[in-house]
Amino acid sequence: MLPKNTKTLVESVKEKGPNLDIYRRLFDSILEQRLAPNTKLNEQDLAQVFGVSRTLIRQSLQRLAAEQVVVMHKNRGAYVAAPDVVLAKQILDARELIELAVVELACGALGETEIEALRMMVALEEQAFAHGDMGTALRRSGEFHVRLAQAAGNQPYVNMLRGLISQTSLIIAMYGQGEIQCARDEHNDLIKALIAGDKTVCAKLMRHHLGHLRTSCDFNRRVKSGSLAMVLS
Amino acid sequence: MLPKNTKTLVESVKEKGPNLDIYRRLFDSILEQRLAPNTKLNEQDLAQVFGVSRTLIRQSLQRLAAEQVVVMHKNRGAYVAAPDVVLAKQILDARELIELAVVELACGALGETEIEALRMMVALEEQAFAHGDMGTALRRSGEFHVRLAQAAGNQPYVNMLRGLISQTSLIIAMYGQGEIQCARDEHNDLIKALIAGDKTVCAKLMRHHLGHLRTSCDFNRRVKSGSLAMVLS
DNA sequence: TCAGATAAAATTGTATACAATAATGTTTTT
DNA sequence: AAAAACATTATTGTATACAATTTTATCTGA
Repeated sequence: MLPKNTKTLVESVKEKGPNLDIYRRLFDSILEQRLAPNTKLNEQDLAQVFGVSRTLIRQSLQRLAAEQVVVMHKNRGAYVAAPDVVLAKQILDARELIELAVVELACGALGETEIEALRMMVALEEQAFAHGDMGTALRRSGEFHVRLAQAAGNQPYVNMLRGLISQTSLIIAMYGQGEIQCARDEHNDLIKALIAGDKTVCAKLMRHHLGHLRTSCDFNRRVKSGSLAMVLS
Repeated sequence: MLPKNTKTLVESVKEKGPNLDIYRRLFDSILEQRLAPNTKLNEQDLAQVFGVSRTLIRQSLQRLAAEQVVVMHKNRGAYVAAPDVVLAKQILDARELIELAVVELACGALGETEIEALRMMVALEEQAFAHGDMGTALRRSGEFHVRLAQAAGNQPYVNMLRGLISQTSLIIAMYGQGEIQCARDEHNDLIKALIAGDKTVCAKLMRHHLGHLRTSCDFNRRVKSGSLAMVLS
């Protein structure tokens, strides 16, 4: 028997307001880990949930597939991506490369507006955490990093990082162990350092921050929910 | 009157064999500069050219849009992307970041198979150049870099670089001046250095190589064909 | 009972039809 | 003749219909 997820596909996706567009809701559902890796994304079901035709569902799935958040098997449908150990490490390496470049650019170069926006992101993240909504907290943690890349002012960095962060959520879902959220104060520390403007310190903080991510993963552990689905299918 | 391209949409896309899939043929057409920046990509026309329904055309256009090779304006259709000066510089910066990481990984770590593949790519590029087919030469030059990233063994690097290289083709189409192809021997030099295994030398060569790209562009020059189309529309 | 073959159902892939919006052309008015 | 208003056409956005493929269920024969 294939492992089933704690929530049904419908439950996982429906919990948000109806006004966000379909891509975004699917994207967020995955980032918030309401849709586990390897979950099959049935087009008809999703169409019914969102109250639209399969056309729009397919568009969203294809976009998610382009971002490596979803994988599409020809004639066999779309599944939430499930990066293996090798890929997971490559993703974290790539993230470090981009994020170090981001802090290099942003260090000492943040305007008041950007600083305020970053602080707001942290506040929202902590709020979600306080409410026990770990999924939202995780997603907002990612959004902080994206916001930082935007502040750095290099659009390709933003685009690339967005994809890498999405995949990081999948990695955490698959290999994550302890509470990643213990590292949430590090975002505030990072902001302080960026304002102070010492590039060496900023780089060190970012490396340290991402290092926590790595150490919070157990790549030896057999992948959890849904992994068999892929092996058996 | 809007500027028109030297070739019609049909001519630009039809010149290749019929067996490649639609996305690939559009992608290559843009990379080979048969489709200039700002060219409108009419869905019905493309559907007729490729002998398929608009459904498949739209899929390809949306994928290209996700890669920033095409931009889609709501209710107004798809256009070949035309990065402005600011974005162009950001793209080249991002490329340097990724490609330096790639050579760092690949330096001294290339297997015989990969070396042979890289040499083959250079040979194909030179062949196209010798035949005066600059479009194909330019595309293959890009493929060399992608191949190198593959050899480095980090999949996210490959994905990110693929997008950046595509956009580089657009940048060259818009701002390119002299013969970029004079730098084609540098690919062979790079291979030699990668085999030799000196990371400092490899990094310097790559920086130099990408530097040529920058200097071959005149970012002050008013953007050429098709730029008015965007301003006026 | 179980393996294999066959039939039914479900799912994805593609084309077509219709709706909504934008672009174009024509008429009307001043 | 110029500008505005309207009608027409073309183009994109979405839903539906059909085809191809896979998955599941049923049947058959050792």
